[in-house]
Amino acid sequence: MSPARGGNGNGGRAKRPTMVDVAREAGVALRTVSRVVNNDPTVGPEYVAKVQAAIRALHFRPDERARQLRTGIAGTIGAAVRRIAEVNPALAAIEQTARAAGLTLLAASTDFDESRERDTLVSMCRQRLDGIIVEPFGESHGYLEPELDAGMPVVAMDRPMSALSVDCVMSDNAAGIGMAFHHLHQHGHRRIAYIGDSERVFSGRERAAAFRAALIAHGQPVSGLVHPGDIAAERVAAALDTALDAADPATALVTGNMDTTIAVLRQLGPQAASRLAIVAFDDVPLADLLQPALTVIAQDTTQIGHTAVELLRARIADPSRPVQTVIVPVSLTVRGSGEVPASAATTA
Amino acid sequence: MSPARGGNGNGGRAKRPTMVDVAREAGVALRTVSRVVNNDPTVGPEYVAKVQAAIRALHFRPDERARQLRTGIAGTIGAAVRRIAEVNPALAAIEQTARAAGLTLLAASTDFDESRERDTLVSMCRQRLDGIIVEPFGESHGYLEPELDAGMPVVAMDRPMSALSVDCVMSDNAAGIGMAFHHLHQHGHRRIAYIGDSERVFSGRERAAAFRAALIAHGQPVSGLVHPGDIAAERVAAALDTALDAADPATALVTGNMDTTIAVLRQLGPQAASRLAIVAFDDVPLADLLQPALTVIAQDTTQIGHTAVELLRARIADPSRPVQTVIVPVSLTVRGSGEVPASAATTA
DNA sequence: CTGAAAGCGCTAACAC
DNA sequence: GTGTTAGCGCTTTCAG
Repeated sequence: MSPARGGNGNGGRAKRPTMVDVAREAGVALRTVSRVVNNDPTVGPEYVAKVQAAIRALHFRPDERARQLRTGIAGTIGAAVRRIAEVNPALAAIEQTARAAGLTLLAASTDFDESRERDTLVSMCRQRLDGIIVEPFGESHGYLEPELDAGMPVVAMDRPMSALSVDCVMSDNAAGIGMAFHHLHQHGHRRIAYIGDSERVFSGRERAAAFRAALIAHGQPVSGLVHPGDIAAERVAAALDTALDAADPATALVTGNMDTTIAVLRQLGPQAASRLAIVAFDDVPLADLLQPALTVIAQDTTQIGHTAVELLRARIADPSRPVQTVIVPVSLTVRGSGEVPASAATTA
Repeated sequence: MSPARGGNGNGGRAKRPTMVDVAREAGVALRTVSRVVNNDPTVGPEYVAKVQAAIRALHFRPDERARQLRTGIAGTIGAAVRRIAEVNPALAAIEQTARAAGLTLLAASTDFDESRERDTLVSMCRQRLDGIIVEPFGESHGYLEPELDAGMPVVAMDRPMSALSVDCVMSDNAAGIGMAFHHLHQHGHRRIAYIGDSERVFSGRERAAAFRAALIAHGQPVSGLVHPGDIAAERVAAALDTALDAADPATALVTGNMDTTIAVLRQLGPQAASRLAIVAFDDVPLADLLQPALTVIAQDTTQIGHTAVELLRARIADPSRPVQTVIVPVSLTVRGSGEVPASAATTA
């Protein structure tokens, strides 16, 4: 079409037509244009035609910002997650559910950085989004207090929001860890270790606690078997050594989140299966292609994302409704790594 | 803090303070508040203090929408990619580069759906974003013509934009396929097949063409060895059968994109390495943990994302600059699957 | 069913 | 230095 847009002559941004321009072009009142744009049925068909013709002729596009400023509603919700651009089925579900509800989604990464999280959330508040879904990362969200008081709807995902009473949706961490432990126990393992995320994080805390409880319930000593901590490869490797090099080494392992799982697999190398049985919390991409394929406790991420949006929509609709926490069940996906019998595991 | 936010009594959203309220509270003029909020240095320190006190007292947050409407600049760019919430290092780089430039990123999925792509892009235009980065999916983007004419900056990523002259950044597809072929040829393979994305997609077209060229350059017949098509598992399985069950079966395979690669690996199962050598276009998450680890042609996704933002910023700054296409080099990452010698490959 | 006028919350000319 | 005023592009009372 227009071949040399690069040099369009005027050397700058062309002025965009507004509703006033459309009204003049169509020979109608501004109000009529507004009605046509918003599909108001109370406009005469011939007027509709005239206005639409003018809209097309001028390539008019309504300015969403002005509309939002006037109506006060954004039609957009924010999602502050740890990482966009990473596999995140919950985020995918959020986007899909939001779209189905006619909402635009503004997704941003908090990137495991507390100040980034703060910047992101404050920015979303300044943009007057209709609501925010957040995977909380930091431990102090006091700065959101006035926003909540001002009526900004917020839903926490995966973790509750520190000290703030907001709606929350998360997995049943304790049940998942219990299932993992039980599964390994049923396959004959009596020395089962846990390596997971830091207990400074809520989910890390819940999962480690659940694992300790499982050990105690089965009459096993806790010492040397529970290793929460940061997700750095070195820390995970050290924890693995402790678990496997003990006098009475672990024959099975529960990993507490995806990062830990991947670090463990990298550390164990190709011979993982010959050394111990593994059940991982969180499904991992391509887990079915590993050897052995990875047995996991899978979160119902679709349900989590969907619920997050629905909780948010409910709060937008009724800001005074009681705060609600939804716990989503997890499930065991058997693929091989968790079914290695205790007898097959060799000492290090 | 406030314990029962769920029932805050007024049963609805509290009215937020505006600059007028802050001005009244501080006993200054509206203009002064605006200046303080925008860090204008020409305000007396005592006024600054008074205004900031009022801002804190009222929990005032400026309304970004009004600011945008007035100034005409959004401070936000859009990224319409196939999938947020999937591994996409280019998107991660876009977010990071945008943030470093003080730009907010609005990311949305086009979800392999042409009408969704259109909705997304039109929505971004209506929001008057400062610019848009798009991984084009559909083949007809004529509806963007008026936007471009109106000065909306657009940059295409991974693929050029059908018939529209916009800036573009993409990988050197031909070189990558050439490298893959050459690598396998050097390891003794003389029957090398290609399974890739549909030729309806630009990159699929380029890669298939490059592969045909490589075959011809090495004096091999093209017939039965080049299989572009959709990425469904069945189609890939059929292509694989054709390549491996021929009278003179392929001993090596080049896969054309990540989806094809994963489909092929799933189809081949654990014994992939004993059947043929594989070099994959596009790196795959956990490729290093597969057995054998996957040899890939890796795109410089970080560079692509970074360049996309820089191209966009350059166009925002100077809408009349010449349209530019940047080709980013790819590299070979050797991990094992591509180094299986031809002699080791068995017939099906 | 349509038209004139006010105003969403902010910034940017101007005068003081 | 600070205060007043107009207006970004749209929606929405109110009269006609």
